[in-house]
Amino acid sequence: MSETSSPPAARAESTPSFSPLYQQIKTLLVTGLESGQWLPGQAIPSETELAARYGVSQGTVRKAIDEMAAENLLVRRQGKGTFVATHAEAQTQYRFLRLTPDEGAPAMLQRRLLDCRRMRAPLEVARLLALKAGEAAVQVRRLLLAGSNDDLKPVVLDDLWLPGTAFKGLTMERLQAWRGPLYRLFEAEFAVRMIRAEEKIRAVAAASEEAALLGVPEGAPLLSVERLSYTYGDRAVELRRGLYHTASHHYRNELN
Amino acid sequence: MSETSSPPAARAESTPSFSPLYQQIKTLLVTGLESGQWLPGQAIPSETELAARYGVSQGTVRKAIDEMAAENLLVRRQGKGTFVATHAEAQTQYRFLRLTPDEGAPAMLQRRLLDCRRMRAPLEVARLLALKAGEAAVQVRRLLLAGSNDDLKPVVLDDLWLPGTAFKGLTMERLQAWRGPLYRLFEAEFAVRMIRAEEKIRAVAAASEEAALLGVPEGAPLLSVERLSYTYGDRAVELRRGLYHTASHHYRNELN
DNA sequence: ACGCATTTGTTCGTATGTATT
DNA sequence: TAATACATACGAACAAATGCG
Repeated sequence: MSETSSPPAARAESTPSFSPLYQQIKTLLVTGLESGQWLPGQAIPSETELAARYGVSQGTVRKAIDEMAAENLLVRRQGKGTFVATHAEAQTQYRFLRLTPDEGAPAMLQRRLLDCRRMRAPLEVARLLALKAGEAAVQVRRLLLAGSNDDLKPVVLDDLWLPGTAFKGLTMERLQAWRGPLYRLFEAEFAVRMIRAEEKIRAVAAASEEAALLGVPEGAPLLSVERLSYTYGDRAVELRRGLYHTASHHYRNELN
Repeated sequence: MSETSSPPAARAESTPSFSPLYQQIKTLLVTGLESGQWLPGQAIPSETELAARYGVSQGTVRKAIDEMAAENLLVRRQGKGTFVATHAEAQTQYRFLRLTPDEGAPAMLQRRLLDCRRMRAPLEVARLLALKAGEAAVQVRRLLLAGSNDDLKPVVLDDLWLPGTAFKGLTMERLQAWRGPLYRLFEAEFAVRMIRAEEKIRAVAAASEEAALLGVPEGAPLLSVERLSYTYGDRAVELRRGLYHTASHHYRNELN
């Protein structure tokens, strides 16, 4: 029987409230995370307590938590509890950075801040971050460098744009003082947790300024990685454009 | 089925290290797939039947199948059954191809076969595919083109290497005659199903031959995508190197 | 058009195992 | 050792989707 494009059966779809119980529980839990009821790194109530609180069985709560754990919103630890995922842990240091050295183990990268300024969001940025025309944005530019301490070579040039209102206190000084991943700063100081991202990857030729900063000839091929990061509720809260020098590193991806 | 004196499941005691029942069931199912007991597109037995066959509860079988469905080994369809995943479906046409047009919906790509030859596997290929030195390999070269029928432009230049023994009958003629994705051919005619892949992505400058085939200037930046594809049992069975022209397309990735 | 059997999906309840404190 | 929390396993019942007669 071949598949002819038969029209989808007209379902009695009048009630969108036809959602499984565990999905409803999941929604409740997500809004709890969104509202800051449980903070990153903290434990949420036990399955049995949540079951009692919401008047469902423990297995139903379990299924809701299972899905959230699969989405990296929560982390389960047997015998200890279930915790709100955080960027403040070794395993999740660079959760979104797929750059890997061609040889050897992924090593720590050095950060070098180049710029941080407040400005009106450019049109394209405003569109992607769902900002109103002319609204404030913060732009950050920085380098990531690899190698031993006395032989550092730049591998990534990052440009970030963030919504001005949510990142009010973000200044050059604040960034200079910070030792650690940016997402950890955002989470700890600005209550913005990135949970998901989409990337568009291209090969481009290095412009003169970029080439100088990365130490490559003008026109050299670079990997352009445009990332849009989302927080709870699928709200885009960061636009990042990275230029990767892929001579001795590569972008690693796993397909399933 | 409520037998009063049904024999309790003879559990394999003293397994090297403890493994949950559902994991053992999963192993049994995977080996069933690997051995060709159930073929791509076919339905496996129902949960209740598997539960009876293996002497475990239906919920335990369910958990095993859940994990395999999450790994894209199986596909569940409510009311119909659980099916062995296949590349022969519209949804999974280009399951590993992340190339997306910058504007508009992902469109069908045209295939143009350039070459297919048998040869001794080059050293690097032999290493990655776990072949013995000097063993036979098949190399395929082809173009993927996008655009309307009277205005096709090349966007991908693919070079593939396959183990010679597993792909004995793969010839230029055979490929010419085939209309459809390669992975579907491999699955249907050579009983090799790709279930997972790893990619290393770089930006490179187009060499003269590649530039000519893709219709770009020599030295133009291209995306180099080196893919190693695996079948059941984590055996690498395909090495593919793609050069993507990313002027009006990009490589799309989702990070979780 | 209708109902029935089959299969997966959801929900509940209970008991036991394993890890942590 | 004991208490707590997540992990595994079983059993039962009903809902929803599908296909067939």
